[in-house]
Parts: sequence; C-alpha cells; structure tokens
Amino acid sequence: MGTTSKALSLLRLFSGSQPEIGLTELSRQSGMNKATVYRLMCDLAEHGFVEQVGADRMYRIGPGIMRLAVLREVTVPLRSIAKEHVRALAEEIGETTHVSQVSGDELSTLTYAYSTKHGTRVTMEDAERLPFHATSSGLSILAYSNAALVDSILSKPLDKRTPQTIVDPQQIRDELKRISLRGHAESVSGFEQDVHSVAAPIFAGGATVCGALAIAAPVGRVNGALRSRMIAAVQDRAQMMTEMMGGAMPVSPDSA
Amino acid sequence: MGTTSKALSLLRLFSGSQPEIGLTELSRQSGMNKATVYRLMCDLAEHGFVEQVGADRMYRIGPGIMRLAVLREVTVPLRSIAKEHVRALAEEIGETTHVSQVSGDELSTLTYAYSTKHGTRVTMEDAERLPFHATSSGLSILAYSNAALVDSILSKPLDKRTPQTIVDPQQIRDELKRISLRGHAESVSGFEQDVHSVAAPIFAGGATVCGALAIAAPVGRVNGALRSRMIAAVQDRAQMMTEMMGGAMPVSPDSA
DNA sequence: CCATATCGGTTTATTATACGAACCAATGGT
DNA sequence: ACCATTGGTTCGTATAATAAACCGATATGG
Repeated sequence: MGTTSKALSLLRLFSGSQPEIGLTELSRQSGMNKATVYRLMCDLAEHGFVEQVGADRMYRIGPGIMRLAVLREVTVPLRSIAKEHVRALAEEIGETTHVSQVSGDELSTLTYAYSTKHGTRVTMEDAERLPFHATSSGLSILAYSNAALVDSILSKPLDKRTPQTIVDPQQIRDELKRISLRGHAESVSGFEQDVHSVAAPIFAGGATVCGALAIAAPVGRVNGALRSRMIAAVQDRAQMMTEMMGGAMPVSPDSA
Repeated sequence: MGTTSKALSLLRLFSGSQPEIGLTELSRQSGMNKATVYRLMCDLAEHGFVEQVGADRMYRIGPGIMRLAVLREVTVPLRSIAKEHVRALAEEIGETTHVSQVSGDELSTLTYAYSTKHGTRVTMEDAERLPFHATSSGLSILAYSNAALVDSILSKPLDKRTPQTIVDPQQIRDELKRISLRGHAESVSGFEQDVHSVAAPIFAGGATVCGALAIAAPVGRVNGALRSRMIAAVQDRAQMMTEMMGGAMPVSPDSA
C-alpha cells in the first residue's frame, strides 16, 4: 500500500463514537507501526487534517478539513440542501430522517433530523458508515448505480446484521430491480432489529446517484397508513432534492 | 518533502475561484512531475478526497471530505454556530459579515452572509485564504494567539496588498497590543482598497482562539455611527459565539 | 486534411524515501 | 519502587516513490 493511502486510511478510523484517538490506539487499530503512524499523523497535522488536543495528545479531525468541505459544498451542495429537507420531512412525518452520501464504495450519513412527535424514535450516529445491502438507503442507491459498484459491493461478504438481513447476492439483485421500478427502497429490521425504513435516491449532475433520503421509524409504529405516507413523502422530497442538485431521475432503470 | 505532504499539498491548490483542476494544471501549479501527481491523485481519489468529473477528467474535492467534516463539526461546531450568527449579524448591521477559521498558520473563510439593505456590498469568495496581517480578522486572532504563531507569521515576508497595508512587523506587534486591550481589530483598506472591516476573536475549549467574526463594509459608508455599531455588534456576537463554543476570553491579553 | 500541441495516463530504471525494532522520557496505577 | 502505559525518537535497511520518455486520443490551426 502506498504511503499516501496509509495516511488517509488513518483518517477512516475516526468516527462519531470515536472522534478522538491516541497514537498507540491508532497504531493498534491500523495495524501499522507506531513510528509510521506518528510520522503520518505529523504530516496530516501539518496540513490541518488532524489536530492534537488536551494533555493526553489525542488526535481528532482538524480544521483544514472544513476549508475543503466548504469548497466541496460550492460544487456539490448536497449537505446544505439535505439539511433543510431532512428537517422538514422529519416534522412532516413525525419520524427520524436522514440523508446519506455515496463516496466510492462507501455510504455514510451526511445529516439527520429527529421529530419530537413521539417519545421513542430511531436514533442516529454522526457520520456513520452504512452497509449498502442492509439499509433502505443503500439499496435505493445500488438500484440506480452502475454495475461496477453493485458487483463490487455484492462480491464482498455481506454482514448479517440481524436475522432479517438479506445477504444472498441474487436475492438482493432481484430486489434492486423491483426498487428501480418502484422508485424507492424499503427495509424492515434489516439494519437494526426494530427499525423500519424507506428511502429514495438523490441524483446530481445528470443521472448519477449521489445519495439517498430516508425515513426510519420503530417497526411497531409503521401501520399501513404511515407506511404509505412515508413512501410518498420520501419519494417526493428526494425528487425535490434531485432537482435542486441539478440532477434528474434516469429515464430507464439501471443507468450507467 | 514527504510523500503524504505532497499529496495533501495538492488539495491546497483547489479554491473557490478554481474548484476544478486538470492533471496537467495540477502538475504545473505544484511543480511536481505529472506522473507523480497522477499517482497521488489516484490515492486521494481512492479515499474520496477528490473525484474526477466530466469528459475532461477534471479533479475536484470529493465526497469523502464531507464525512470528515461532519465528524469535525461534532467536536468543534464552529461552522454551524457561525452560520446562524453571521446571518443575524448581517441583517442587524446591513453589511457583509463572515467567520474565518485558524488552521495551523493559515486563516480561511468558513462562512459569510450578505445583507440586502444596500445595493453595493463587500463580496466574498468561498473558502478564501486570508492574510493575517492585512485583515481585521487575522489581526484580531494574532492578538490572542501564542507567540509561536505570531512569530511564524511576522517572520515571513508580508504582502503589501494595498498602499494602506501595514507590513512592518514591529508596527503590527504594537497594533496587536492595542487590539488585545480593546477586544477587537479594525482594518481600513488594508486588504481591499474600498473595504473597512472590524473583527473580534472567537475562542473555543478554554482560551484558545479558533477563529474570528468580522463585518466588512464599503469605506464610504462607514461613518462614526455605523462604525460604533459595527464594533459593538461584532464584539457582542463574538462573545456569544465563544460561549456556544465552550470557550472563554482570556483574562489577561496575549494568552498562551 | 494533415501537422502539431495538449491532454490524461503509463512504463521502468534509478534513487530517494519510508519503514520498524529498539530505545527514551514521562506518567500513573499497584 | 516497580511495571505497564503513554507519546515520541533514532538509524540502518530495503521498499516504495520518482521523473523522463512514451502512448493514444482529442483538439487546434494553417
């Protein structure tokens, strides 16, 4: 592996549940030598990609990332657009909503919103990486992705998150076809035991999918009426977001 | 220079006025060999830090940055806090406002807001790098930064942006003392010929300065009354932001 | 319509660069 | 007082990055 890839892969270790990591821990989790990690982190710190904080010299994501993020939003304003719609949709439906984003062969949460309508709700983690095969978001995206991505995802071993998680590649491919006909994906207890979610893809710059909008509710609360409202609303909103992103739904499914 | 630093320095070439750059151009502007740049960009693309777009295969900042940005905001929510205040302040004063952020020895714009009160206004560029010595934001930050940063900035040659730009290190140091007593900085035509700006520092996690809030108006419009309002408002808002960041103004000036 | 320039991308011999075991110094718990 | 951690450093070794030259495609222009 190249030196640059090693450095960048260190950044992948940071997460919502682990936003600050020490040198030794980085070494442990990356499997790289401590001296190597140290030098790489110094390089990253020099450019503001990470910074050290506190007496224990823990590393966390640095301010330099924000400059690049601003720049990204100038060209692809998915997050700022998502923030509004996620908020409005959560209020409209009374359930948790979120927008996730495709980055290579990864899917991660960009932003989410809770509703205060009910005492119980689906909770989210910041910047969480979502499995494509086990979430409605992921499935809705795969249904409109090129074959290369689908093959790449389905050729790797698929984690059986719950007893309900579908892990058979062929079964998933069949589902993808149905999703692309309906325009939305649905997952009942595929990711978390008690979560029922629906999602629709968001397109940008032509007909390339860039992310997905989803609503997630406790399974027990999703009756026929709510389910219909969720599906209609998520598709409607996703379509609005696609328009704001300057994208368009592909005319025929399974676009390139 | 290390390989990692070379890769990361390529990202610095992207800017608001140049959000997409081709391979050859990257090679030219970085001074690195084309083959080297190519490999580095491949590494960066693999991790979603850049992506290629269009038929001309231009590179731009990639979606992977956004995941890290979300993570950054979880621990240091400067941008989300800034967005609200910048908006409110622009309306309150009727002039352009912005918040900038320190990253190592660089200062860059995080977010800004325009007011529609007047036909003319100061305009901003996204993610622009600001010179410390020639902007009120930069000066307000230096006034509360540790000696290492001040020395680092003032030891390099200072760009004389306009005839009014102060470039004498000793003169700047004197000004920094005055700023730390007043609690705000002011710059008249130091950065752009017709811009009059005032700024106040923002602190986070203890008494470490993390950025600055500024108001920028056309010089001709800044009379005594407006100037007073600008100064009072910028200090007040910066103080509010500091509190939201969990920071505090240092009790004595020139903190560590 | 051919000649030329420029683009993104690729190859390969050379050499600069990254690596990692072992080692510090400091801290903290037992 | 000791051992186990921590973050950070050293230096000989060998791996991984480099840059010139090259390729094919596209575009420009006389």
